[in-house]
Amino acid sequence: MAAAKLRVPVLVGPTAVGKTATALALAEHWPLEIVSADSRQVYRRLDIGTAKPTRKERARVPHHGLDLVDPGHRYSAGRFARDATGWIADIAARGKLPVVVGGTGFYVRALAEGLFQEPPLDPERRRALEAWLSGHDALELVRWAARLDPGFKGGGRQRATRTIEVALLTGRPLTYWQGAARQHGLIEPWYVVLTAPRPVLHQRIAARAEEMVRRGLVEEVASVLADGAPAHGAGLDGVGLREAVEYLHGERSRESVAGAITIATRQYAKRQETWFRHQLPGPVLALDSVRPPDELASAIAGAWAEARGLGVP
RNA sequence: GGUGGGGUGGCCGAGUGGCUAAUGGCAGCAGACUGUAAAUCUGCCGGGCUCACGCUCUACGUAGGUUCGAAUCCUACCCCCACCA
Repeated sequence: MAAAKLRVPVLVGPTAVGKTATALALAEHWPLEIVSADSRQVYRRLDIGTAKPTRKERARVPHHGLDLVDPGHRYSAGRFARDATGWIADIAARGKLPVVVGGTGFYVRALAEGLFQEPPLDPERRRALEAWLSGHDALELVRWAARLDPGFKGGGRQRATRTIEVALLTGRPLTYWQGAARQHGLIEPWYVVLTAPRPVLHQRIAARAEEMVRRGLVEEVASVLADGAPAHGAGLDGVGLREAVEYLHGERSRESVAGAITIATRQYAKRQETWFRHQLPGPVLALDSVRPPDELASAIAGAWAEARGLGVP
């Protein structure tokens, strides 16, 4: 697929803004399949806590990118880019329209713009190194990272760890690889950003948090923990899930769970908005999701037809 | 009714004469972002003018007082909490 990149609608927006509903409404216009770009919905069994589309919704429109790994196992933006590229090619080959839908801006970027060719990192050594690093405090790691990679742009434990790993396991700094082994995007994204006035979004978030708890979020998390998933490992470290874990560990009251989730989700939604505002290359179609989903879908379908007619690259 | 403790910026909570618009935390706002990204990290955060330095106004329950100077000391009053009645 070297020649012409496939132009693909990419629907993004903060959590709870109504992406799923809009995408489903869009399916009334086009024969489409959804490629979910969501770093938490890749986890099996975390259905309530990640606000996964329901069985019915998934039956109506095929979804890709859900239930890929078990809690505790790592997924990644790079893997998503590879996987999604495959799904998209496959969907297109079947004559349907792939539509990327998701709130994980970094995943979308990895797919649309490419990351860099990551040199092989020996899993064994990496695990050992990580175990060793986890015993040091973040400040120290940041200092090491800066020493090992002059281009280290700062950050906390997570980014410092990554920087140190790459430097030690490959012999070259992370920023070297990032500059020298750049990849290119594999699709031509056509961005649609769903927005909502902050008060509206906050209200939806609060309602959804309550709903999650009512539908059994805590029990869902308890069951995953009971099966041995690490409480602070990949998957359970997300908004909503983390709060449930805290309750199950006796670190917060049951009544405080929904409220804590609401706040954390609000903050997450804000970060997402910042990302979409600054990190997404325009031109972008922005729609206020206060409008009903079918109306949004019509607007998107119309703009898409126009964009194609004009032969936008 | 009595005794003791307390009333601080949106909330919690330090501060006990000047260095205090007032430590911290939370919430909020803004920003960063190349394989853990729902993560990780940064800045701002009483109001007004200012890009900024800065200037200015209003603030530590209320009203007075002491002092060159008070959130901090004194007096009265209001309210809250605990215990005793």
